[in-house]
Amino acid sequence: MTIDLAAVDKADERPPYRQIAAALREAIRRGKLGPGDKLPSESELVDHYGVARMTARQAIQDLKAEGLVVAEHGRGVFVRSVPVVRRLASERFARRHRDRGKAAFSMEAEKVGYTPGVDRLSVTEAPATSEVAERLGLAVGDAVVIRDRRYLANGEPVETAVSYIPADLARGTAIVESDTGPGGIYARLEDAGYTLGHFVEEVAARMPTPDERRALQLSTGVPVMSVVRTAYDTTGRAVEVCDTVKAAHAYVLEYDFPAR
Amino acid sequence: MTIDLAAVDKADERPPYRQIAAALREAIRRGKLGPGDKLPSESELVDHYGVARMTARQAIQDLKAEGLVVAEHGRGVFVRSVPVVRRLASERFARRHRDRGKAAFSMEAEKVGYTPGVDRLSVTEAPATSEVAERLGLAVGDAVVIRDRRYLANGEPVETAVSYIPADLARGTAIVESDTGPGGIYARLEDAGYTLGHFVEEVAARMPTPDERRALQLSTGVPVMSVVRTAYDTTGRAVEVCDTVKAAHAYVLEYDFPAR
DNA sequence: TAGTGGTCTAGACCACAAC
DNA sequence: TTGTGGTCTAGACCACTAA
Repeated sequence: MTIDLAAVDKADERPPYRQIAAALREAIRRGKLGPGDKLPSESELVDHYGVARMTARQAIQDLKAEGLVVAEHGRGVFVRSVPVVRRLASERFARRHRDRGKAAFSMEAEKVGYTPGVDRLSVTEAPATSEVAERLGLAVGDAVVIRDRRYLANGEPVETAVSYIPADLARGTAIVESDTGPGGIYARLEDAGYTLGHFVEEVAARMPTPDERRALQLSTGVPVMSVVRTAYDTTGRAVEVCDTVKAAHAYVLEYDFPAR
Repeated sequence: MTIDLAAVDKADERPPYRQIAAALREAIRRGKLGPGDKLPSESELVDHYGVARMTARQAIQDLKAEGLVVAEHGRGVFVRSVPVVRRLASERFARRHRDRGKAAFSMEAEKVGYTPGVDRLSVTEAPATSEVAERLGLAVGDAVVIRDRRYLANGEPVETAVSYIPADLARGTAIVESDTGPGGIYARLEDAGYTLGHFVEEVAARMPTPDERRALQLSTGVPVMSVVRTAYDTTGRAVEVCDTVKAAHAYVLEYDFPAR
């Protein structure tokens, strides 16, 4: 290995595995190991530091949990590539884009040069859960139409989204069809006479559940952002709740708001 | 242990440690183990499943990385308590609050019944980095005043914040003092004639660096939210950049924006 | 086939918490 | 003192990747 890694220091109060992790972290920080570069293999670390393999593995485990590196079975451990950042302006739900037939996700993706895609689409009707009912101003158990789908950028899954629309608003419109038509759900709601007034987004971050890790093909150490958006019409009625889970490394959310 | 955990199934294609992790996860999901409850100890898992201790530990490692449980040395492993959620409205920078002498953080904290606090405050002057210079519309190396502090809720650190203000705006004002006075930095900027027009926030999520883990006293499996806010005056000039790192489990950010 | 990471065993000693 | 998790050793076999 070309990078120089000091030996384990017995005077150092940190346990050996942390010292090894720190040395690797430092090599990455200094650029001696750049994005995509391969770390020393476990056996190389064992030889270099004179530790057991489990000790070397634990150092690498630390870096994985930090999201700094990713392991590829049979190939090695690699410095995570710098993610391509995508910016989602608060402008993304602008009516003028709907008028041009663009849904929010397609617009964003194309703006940064990705090919957008959707799969695993399902449309069902079910009773509202308490969380959804509260946001929509319904009673628990009232019927809602549920649109569940996964968004792709260049074929890679980056976001899952579940929309809940009061069934009485959605029935008889293209909202219950697979293809909602140009401009998506929001355009159909406006067609039906519910002019959109404003949106509220609640943003949180956490580690993914195993299901979410599978759906978004996330490696260890990548958190998700949960964004729950409620859409209101100009009368203040909530007309849609959209619960999205995004692979955090693929997103930067941007919000612009006035000083009042 | 009172909870029932099935034995490891050799027919199951998942490795034993994942089966054990899944059984514990399921017990938590079903409420057999509630927030704050103690998981079976490592030796209990070893006895129950007939595996080596490292195998039981790996199962627990999975749950820690998920943020589901936290280990306490010498006491046991516990289901993470449900975090108290705090909502930060887009309203938080409303002028009427500044007029009443409240800074944004104090307002939020008090609204949800926390005692706010600030520590590790430092005020320095230094050349702007490229990231800060770009957002402030300065040249790299132009002088900026840097206010670095850590916010506490009930004595627990929940957020670090670093503000950058063009030095020519800050010099001679209370912005360079430890105590910026009622209403904080934004009130002083308005005193100096820079009426605030709007804010832009960029929100991202990732795993913390070791430094951030220390500063926010984060246990493993807790991501951070990075929020970079740029404040503009009514002429469109950027007057401050504030780079915050928040413990993700303590925050839900709320944004309200119009459909345009 | 050789090298890599993934999983596992059966021990060991240590630091910390609680009784 | 007992039980807990934290760290470590020195092996083993397996699955995956690439030559």
